[in-house]
Amino acid sequence: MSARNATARTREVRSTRDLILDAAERRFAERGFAGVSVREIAADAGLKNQASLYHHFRNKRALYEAVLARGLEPILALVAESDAAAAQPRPADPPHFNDRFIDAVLAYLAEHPHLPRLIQRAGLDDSRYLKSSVTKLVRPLYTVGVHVLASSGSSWPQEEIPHLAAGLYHLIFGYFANASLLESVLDEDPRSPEAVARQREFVKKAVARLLGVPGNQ
Amino acid sequence: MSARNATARTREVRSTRDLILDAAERRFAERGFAGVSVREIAADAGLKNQASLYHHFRNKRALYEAVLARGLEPILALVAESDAAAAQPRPADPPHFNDRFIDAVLAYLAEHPHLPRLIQRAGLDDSRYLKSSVTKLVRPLYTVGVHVLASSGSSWPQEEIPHLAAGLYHLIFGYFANASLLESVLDEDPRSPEAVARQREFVKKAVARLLGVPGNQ
Amino acid sequence: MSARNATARTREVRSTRDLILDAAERRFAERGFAGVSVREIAADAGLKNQASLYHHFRNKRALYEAVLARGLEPILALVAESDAAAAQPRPADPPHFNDRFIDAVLAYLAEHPHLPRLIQRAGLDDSRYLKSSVTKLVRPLYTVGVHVLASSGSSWPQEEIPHLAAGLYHLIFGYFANASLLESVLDEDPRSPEAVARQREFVKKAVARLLGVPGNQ
Amino acid sequence: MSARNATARTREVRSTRDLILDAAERRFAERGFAGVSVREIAADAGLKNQASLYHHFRNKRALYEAVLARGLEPILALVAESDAAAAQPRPADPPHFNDRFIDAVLAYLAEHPHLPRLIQRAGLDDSRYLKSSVTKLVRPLYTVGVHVLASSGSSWPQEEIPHLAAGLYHLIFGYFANASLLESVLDEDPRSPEAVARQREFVKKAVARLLGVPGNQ
DNA sequence: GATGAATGAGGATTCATTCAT
DNA sequence: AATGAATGAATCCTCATTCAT
Repeated sequence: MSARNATARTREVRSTRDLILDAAERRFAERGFAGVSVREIAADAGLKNQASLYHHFRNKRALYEAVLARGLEPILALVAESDAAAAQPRPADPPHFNDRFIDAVLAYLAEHPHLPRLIQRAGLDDSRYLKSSVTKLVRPLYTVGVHVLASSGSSWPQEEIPHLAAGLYHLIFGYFANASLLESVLDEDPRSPEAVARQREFVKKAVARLLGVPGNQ
Repeated sequence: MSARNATARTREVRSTRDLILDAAERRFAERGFAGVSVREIAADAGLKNQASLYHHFRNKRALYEAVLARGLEPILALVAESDAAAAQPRPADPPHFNDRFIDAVLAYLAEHPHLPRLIQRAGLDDSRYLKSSVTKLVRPLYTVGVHVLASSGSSWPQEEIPHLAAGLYHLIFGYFANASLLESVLDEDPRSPEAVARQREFVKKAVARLLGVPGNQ
Repeated sequence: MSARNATARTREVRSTRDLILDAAERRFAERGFAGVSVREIAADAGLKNQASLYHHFRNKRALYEAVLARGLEPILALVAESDAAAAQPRPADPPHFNDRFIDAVLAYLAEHPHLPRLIQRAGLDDSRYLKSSVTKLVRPLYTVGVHVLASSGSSWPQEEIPHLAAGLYHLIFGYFANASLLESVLDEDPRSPEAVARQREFVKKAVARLLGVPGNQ
Repeated sequence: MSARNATARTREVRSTRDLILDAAERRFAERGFAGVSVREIAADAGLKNQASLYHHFRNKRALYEAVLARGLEPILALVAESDAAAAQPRPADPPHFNDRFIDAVLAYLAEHPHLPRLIQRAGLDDSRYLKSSVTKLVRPLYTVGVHVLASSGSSWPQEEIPHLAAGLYHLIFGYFANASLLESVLDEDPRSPEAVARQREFVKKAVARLLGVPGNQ
């Protein structure tokens, strides 16, 4: 599915609406809602004029929300998939499942570098103006995530599951979201295949340790 | 030191310069560099006119950097302290040291709720315009952090230490940075004393597991 | 004729063109030429798109002129009728004629509340852009009015007839044109049947006094 | 007073604020609130930039209200003066008083040609947006006017006094408000000294007839 | 140190209009 | 006859910044 989408985005003829969404996703991820001008997005989308953009989106905010919704959807799908997998009664599976899930998520994030930053930014914006839409989109992600963890048989007490969920989220998304900051401090590009591979291994081990699966650390 | 600072901010008569920095810190943390206007900061600082602000800071960017420097300094001090402690040859200490460090950092972050968001935002902004100053400020923090980890005797391979450092950073700062997002998804305020206490316990356990200290998981 | 028109507007199936004219009349009367957007009119007329409007009217100005022409026509007819009646050699008629004319005009204006405002606005707009068309429409109205007055046998000197004509016009049309202002200052709606009836009596008496018809005041 | 004001407007050094008000009065009178752009007013006021205008008025609407308030004030003063004069117990005075009042008002309106149109327009705008402020300004004018008429000893029944007040208002202001329309239909400029003088005579006679003063018709 | 005023550039959004379908 | 899409120009207003006082 992510593959199909990626293909769609690069090869097929994209509608004006999608061109705008693509441009907006890039820009919003780079500089946030307030840091991007509609003019900029329109130009980036190949429009000759900002006015055309308003034919497809009521205003800047509606565009932002559409970008967010489109960006979050595949991630939510991955989490939901993982949730379904966890529901299968295969006692020997969990470690594998975790690894498979981590592989899938990291691969997707590495392929869509804007996304984690977009989401991170959305989480930071507490202006009532934007938060409501962000919340609406993030809540299902959180709910499913907690469900997966609660049924993962880890040794964490019930009350700390939300903290664990948030922690794992930050562990996984933070790396990509702050990639450009890391790059300026590290000696290499954190988005390089090697660095991503290393991060994948690191996350797997870290998750294994955190979920307390014995014999996998 | 953090206590002295807090006192300074609440009890003493603050200079105009500090009033501006306070206002700017609040605003920048809430809405980012681009989302805040100089007018807004000036008004929030009690100035009748934006022009006065330019008497204290060359321009908006200089103000932003000053806010960042002032905000990061105490955190850098905490890490340096921890580094110094780790340098002491007391083999029995590590677990204690970790816990003490975590207590100190979480306490400081909980007391300065704007700070993690300010830093998170700074990390996201990759506009060449702002990044140089952010990098300058973050690099020492990172260097010391890696140093502490490298000398902590954990079982992680040398090459994964940067990933571990980044991971711990995200684990710890992410919780506070995304507090408002978490709140909208949780049932309680993540900044409440109870939630913070729970997070403290969670982080301690998580760090213990991640650093692979035997007997503490 | 006015009755037939009113019927036409309410009962018959209206053509798209008429729906547009209706909507435009309402809007232009309410907020003037500059205050109304083509989009607004199109939407009010039930069109899904502004482009459709341009199928019926060359541009906004042509639409405005059509609205004006359609609105003024019945009034011009009333005045012409009155002119014809005055031409009849019946010495005993004038007072009656006046009253009948006033009744007809007030009835029509009360039934078409937008009209007086539309005309009033058109008179105020001295932009060369619009004036030519307004003038073209108003001139016959004025000519006939002056003719009626000149042949009414009043005691006004020839040179003051234009002032009298303008005065009567303002007296009669002003009440309806400024109805919404009057309402905000009076205690009742000037368009209510009672208020209109009172205005009718007032105008009759006032005209009688102004035209100096003895015994009718 | 009106003379002093006129002098002030032409000879003295006007503050930027006044220059803006002057320009806005002209423009708003000519083309109404919606028909005038802030840019236009700023340019007409000699500003290099629209931004400067916003230093003096919060927004376009606030500017409009200020223009209206400034324009209505002297007229209100004239009416109030007349009210005070009417209160004097001089039974033989009424005709004189009327004439003097009419002279004063017509002189003022002839000197400030924008004003009647500005007011006329304001009365037509029933957008809730603007009406509240217009009403606030017009109400005292109306109240005093009715008071003057009620104590003028005319033969009109109490209930028709408001109609009479409105009628006189339209008679007097309408001439100047619609001057440009009249001009396009007449053979001369209604604002020429001769035309104004004729209108003055006409209004005096008309008012005398309407108020039913015997021996003056 | 502080402030009122000014300004060029740019912000989001709407305008009237055209064109292909 | 109607509409979706596009667009150049204009809308109101805010931006960061400067300067004289």
